[in-house]
Amino acid sequence: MTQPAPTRWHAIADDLRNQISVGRLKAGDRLPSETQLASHYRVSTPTLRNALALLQGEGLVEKIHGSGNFVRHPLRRTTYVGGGYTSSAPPLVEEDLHTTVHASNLRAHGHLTALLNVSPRSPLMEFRCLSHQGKTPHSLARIYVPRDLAPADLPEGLLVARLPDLRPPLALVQETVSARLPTPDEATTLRISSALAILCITRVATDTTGRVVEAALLALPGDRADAVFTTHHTTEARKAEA
Amino acid sequence: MTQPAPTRWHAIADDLRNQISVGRLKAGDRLPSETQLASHYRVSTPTLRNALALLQGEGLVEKIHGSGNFVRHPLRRTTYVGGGYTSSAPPLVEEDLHTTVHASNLRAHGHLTALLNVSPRSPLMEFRCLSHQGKTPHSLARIYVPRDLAPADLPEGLLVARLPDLRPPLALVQETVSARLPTPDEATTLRISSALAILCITRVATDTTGRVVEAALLALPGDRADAVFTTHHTTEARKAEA
DNA sequence: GAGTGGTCTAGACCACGAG
DNA sequence: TCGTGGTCTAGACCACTCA
Repeated sequence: MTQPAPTRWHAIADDLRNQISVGRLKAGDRLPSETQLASHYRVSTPTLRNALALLQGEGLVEKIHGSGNFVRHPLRRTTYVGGGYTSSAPPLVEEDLHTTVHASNLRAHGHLTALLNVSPRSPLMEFRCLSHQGKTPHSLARIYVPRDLAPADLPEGLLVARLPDLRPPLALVQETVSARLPTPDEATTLRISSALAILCITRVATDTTGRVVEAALLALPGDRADAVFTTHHTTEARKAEA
Repeated sequence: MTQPAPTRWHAIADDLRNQISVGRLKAGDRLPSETQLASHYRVSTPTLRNALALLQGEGLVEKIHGSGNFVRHPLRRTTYVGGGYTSSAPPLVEEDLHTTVHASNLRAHGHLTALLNVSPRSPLMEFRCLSHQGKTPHSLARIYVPRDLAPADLPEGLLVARLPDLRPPLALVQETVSARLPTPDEATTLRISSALAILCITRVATDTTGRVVEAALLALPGDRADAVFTTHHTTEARKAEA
């Protein structure tokens, strides 16, 4: 499909990738140190690091500073289902994905005021949700809700739980999807290379009165997540578009 | 928002970015050569190239081998509107974005058979659509249609036109969105750095009989395109999900 | 403190683009 | 041909992890 890549490090990456797929390097294994690998392949360290960077970008290798390069446990691809979600279903339909939610109060500023259509400095509640698959971080969501719509009894701080069912009846969900590289702090909290593309979903949910009840910023690493949007076209809907 | 980045090349990138936004470097300008810039900032060439790589990833700079680094003309962000489209509207709602369509015949293989739900080697028509904004390539779409659904009079070869209205009544449009880095040939045809994330949309459209009438693979560079999906939640729809 | 990755250097050599 | 970017080297120095 793609023509043969001519660079040294592509060849090295191919070799390592092959060793992983064949099983000579198993999930969880530590690779030899970069200096060892470099001398083994007769290249300099920067060249070897390029090869590793490629594998990182593919999600096959996880680099841990001071400790080594490790073969990643294969990550199941999870699918984010668009179109909002009903009361009990979490945004990511995944069973063994447990989520750590950190709730905190803040005031609207900058981008958020426009998203939520509120005035600056109006009180909000932020839910910072980091979901894990096993021990490795999987995805990051930041959900903002006007304070008066958040459950009053919810304490600030860390809660290990599913996001509570705080969904009022929704009328309209608009999701803006874009692809970009992670910000430095996303890269570190998700423990991904900064060269891995992430799928960035901004979801704005509006209730029947037209009020924005939620804005969510989701960061889904591209090597482990897709999003699916399904649209049913009825004849009435087609007419309405015209 | 993001804490100050400590590396040398981040600082250099910040400086250059600033010069661009301030207007000291204007769109179309050629930057000084990498060696000149390197000596100006008192860093080595690889370090400087990191800085440029970052700007490339942001779509601010275009590198042309053998000729130099250029400040990109600012690209308007275009939005892909999800949910399929009605007869006359192109997938990208953009006026001055003109599209070159290359039609060709081929037979289903691999991935495509599953997407279109057809048997292997069944005849298909491929529309390879490359849209340009001015002189620079903007996005790439590959659309596959079962041969018998394509207009019979359509010749193979290059057509500079909008995609013809060949939409049968659609019942269901499913769009799978993912983020990844471009394949080498995507990077070259779109003239983007291979470090720029692209938004990859796989759209499968089904007609009222359940037959797949179209599969489209869209590659939208992350620095210039978003996708928007809107879902109207009626009470019936919510009931249906349960 | 030993070993790991992270960053950076100074310079070599090759490949491409334009005159 | 000349100037440009593309790749690579050999090695220095710093920062982090873990025993």
